[in-house]
Amino acid sequence: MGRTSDVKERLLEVAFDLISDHSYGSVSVDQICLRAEVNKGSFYHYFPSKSDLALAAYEEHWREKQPELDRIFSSQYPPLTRLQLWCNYIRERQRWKAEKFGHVCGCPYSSLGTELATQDERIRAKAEELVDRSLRYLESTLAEAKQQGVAGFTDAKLTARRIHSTVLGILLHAKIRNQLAVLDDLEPSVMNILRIPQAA
Amino acid sequence: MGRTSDVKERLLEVAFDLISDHSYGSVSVDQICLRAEVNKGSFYHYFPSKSDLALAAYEEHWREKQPELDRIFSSQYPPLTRLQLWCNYIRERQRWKAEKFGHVCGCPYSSLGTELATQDERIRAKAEELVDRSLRYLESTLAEAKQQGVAGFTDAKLTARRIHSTVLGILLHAKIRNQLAVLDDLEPSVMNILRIPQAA
DNA sequence: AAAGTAATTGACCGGTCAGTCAACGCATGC
DNA sequence: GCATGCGTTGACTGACCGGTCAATTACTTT
Repeated sequence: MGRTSDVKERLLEVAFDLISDHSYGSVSVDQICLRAEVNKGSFYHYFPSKSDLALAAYEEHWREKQPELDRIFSSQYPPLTRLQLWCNYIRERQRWKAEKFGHVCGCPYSSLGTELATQDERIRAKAEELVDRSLRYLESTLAEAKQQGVAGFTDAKLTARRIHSTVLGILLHAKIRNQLAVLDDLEPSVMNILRIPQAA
Repeated sequence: MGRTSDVKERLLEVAFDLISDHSYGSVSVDQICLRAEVNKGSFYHYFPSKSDLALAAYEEHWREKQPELDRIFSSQYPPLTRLQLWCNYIRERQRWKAEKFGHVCGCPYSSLGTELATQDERIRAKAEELVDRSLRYLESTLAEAKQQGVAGFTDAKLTARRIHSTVLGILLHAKIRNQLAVLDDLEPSVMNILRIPQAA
């Protein structure tokens, strides 16, 4: 056995940060290596290409985020509470990222996805997969909500997709306008789709 | 006076096509020049930089598209009909582009916007502006709809933004999944937000 | 037809891109 | 205590990047 190191982990983290802060195309392998304090040779020791790194970095990011989502969508909470927690989570996370990076970043998966959907089939497929994983939380939450009769919809899967589209659309808006305030309508929009009357 | 030519127009058209088909970062000035059959020197005779060309190309694209939108949102039609026409227009346009380019392209303005929102302030602002122009059609349509009492909402501006976000979100989904079928839910989603019962 | 000006050309620039490679540590297993 | 093999190094490659420029061409005006 040779030595071990955290080079791979550093590359994954730096790559995700830089790409979601800027864009895939505008971030170079050199920049990633510089920030991660890794030699270029080492980079290509761990990853066969830049796109392979991006793939791994985004998968890793999901892996780290998943426990948080499991907590938010815990069966401990009533379905509607989960949705509210989720909306707040997104808002807080965007606020945190905006502070860290100096601008609203939107959904990293769909940003990467839109940029490369027509360029790199593997990355498109990965973005689709990551986006679908969030969708699954929504689907099961809405299935439960329907069973409990707490909302005014019939097709849980369809409604989950609509909520998901709306949330992605609002995040997109927030990024393009660079305004966190756009996210204030996240929860009301979701509740509106579900026909849940809102408090003032 | 010296000579005149259509070099500028060719560059604008080719640039819009290539960038919306692929992405800003993955399209080079050389590629644009090659496709437009223009020498690189000529390019920089007409545009001071690549981003200036993108700016001009997207503005020009709107200029060409606007008459179509004016027709769709014509006062000749009842408000709800305008929205239906709009949804169909988006779907047909995406279908046409998908045939032309070989994959679903989504909304060009928000694609460029998300890619460069955190990179290039001028392009971010232009994307915001272009997106806002569509929003204006929605706002006035909904204001009229409200006045006629044909839909179940109170705040026309807010509802316009929600519809807009939803539509952008669905387009985003369609692009990431590379599935035109996603767009079938465009009109139902909009009508759902407006509380208009749908025919089967 | 000459003057003046806008359009065009394509070679050229320095820098950066993703990716390569042969040589070199260094911790471990034996 | 040395051989094994992973981890590391950084100079290097050739293509390509956005952008420049001085010389040339072609058209309009007078």
